[in-house]
Amino acid sequence: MAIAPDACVDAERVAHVRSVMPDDGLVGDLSEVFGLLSDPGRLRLLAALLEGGEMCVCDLAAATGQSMSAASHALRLLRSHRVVKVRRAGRMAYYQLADSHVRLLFDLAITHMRHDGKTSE
Amino acid sequence: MAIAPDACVDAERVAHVRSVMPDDGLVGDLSEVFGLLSDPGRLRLLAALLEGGEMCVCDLAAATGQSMSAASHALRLLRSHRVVKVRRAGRMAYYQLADSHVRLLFDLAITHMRHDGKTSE
DNA sequence: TCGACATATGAATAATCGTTCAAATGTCGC
DNA sequence: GCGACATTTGAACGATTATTCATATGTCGA
Repeated sequence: MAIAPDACVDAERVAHVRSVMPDDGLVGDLSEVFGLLSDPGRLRLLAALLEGGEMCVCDLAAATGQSMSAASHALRLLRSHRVVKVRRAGRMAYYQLADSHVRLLFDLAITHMRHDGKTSE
Repeated sequence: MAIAPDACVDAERVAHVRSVMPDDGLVGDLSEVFGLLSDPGRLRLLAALLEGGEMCVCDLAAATGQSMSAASHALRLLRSHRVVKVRRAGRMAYYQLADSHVRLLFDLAITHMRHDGKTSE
C-alpha cells in the first residue's frame, strides 16, 4: 500500500490537505451516491420519474427501454438508498422520487449539462 | 431484453416520457461523469486538489492515502475526461482541477452533503 | 379455486473496475 | 554516462457489478 514514502513530499502542504480532507464516512457516502448515478438504466429511471411523477414498474420499464426484471432490480437499489419510494396498490407498485439530495444532484446535473463541451476522451 | 410488452402500460404517458427523455449521448456522458466520482480514491484526489490548488503526484498520493501507482492511474482517468489538467516541470507532474462541470458538481455535492441523513440501507 | 398478471427475487454468467507488481520512460546531479 | 528519482504504463488478479433466466410471491377477475 505504501501510504507515504518521504521523498519529494511537501510535508506541510500534505499535512494541511489531510487535515481538511473529508472523513471516510462522507467520502464513502458520496462515492456510493455517485455510483448510483453512474448507470444509464438508473439515470433513465430517474429522468422518467422526474418527468412522469409517479409511475408503475411496467411503465418505467417501457419508458426507459429495459426489461421489467432489470428495472425492478434497479429500483430496488435506488429504493434501498432512499432515492425513490414505492407505493403499493394491489398488484401494482408505483414509484416516485424521494426528496433526497440525490434528486437535487441529478436535477442539477441534467439541466446544467445539456449541450456543451463533451466530457469524453 | 423485451422492451415493451403491452400489458398494463399507460401508452400515452409512456410516450410522453419517452419524448422528453434525454438522448443516449447525454445519458451516457452523465453516467460516465458520475462514474468518475464513484470511487473514494478519485474523490479524495479531487478534494485534495480543491484545497491544495496545484500538487504533484507524490504529494497527492500522500495526501489521499494511496500508492503513487494508484494515484497515477486515477489521475490518468480524470485527465482523459478533462477533469484535471497536468503541468510538467522536469521529472515532476503538477496536477490541478480543470474548470469543468464535474468540478461544479463535486463542489456542490461535497459542500451540500456534509452530515445529514445517511444514504445507506 | 384457478389462471393470468405485476412485481420481486435468487442464482449464475459475463463484464467492468480497482489495485498491485514489475518494468519502462524521461529527468536530474554528479 | 551512471545511478537515483518521479512518474507512467501494462498486465494480472481479485472484487464488484450488471444482466439474464427462472422461479416465487401476492393480487385480481371469473
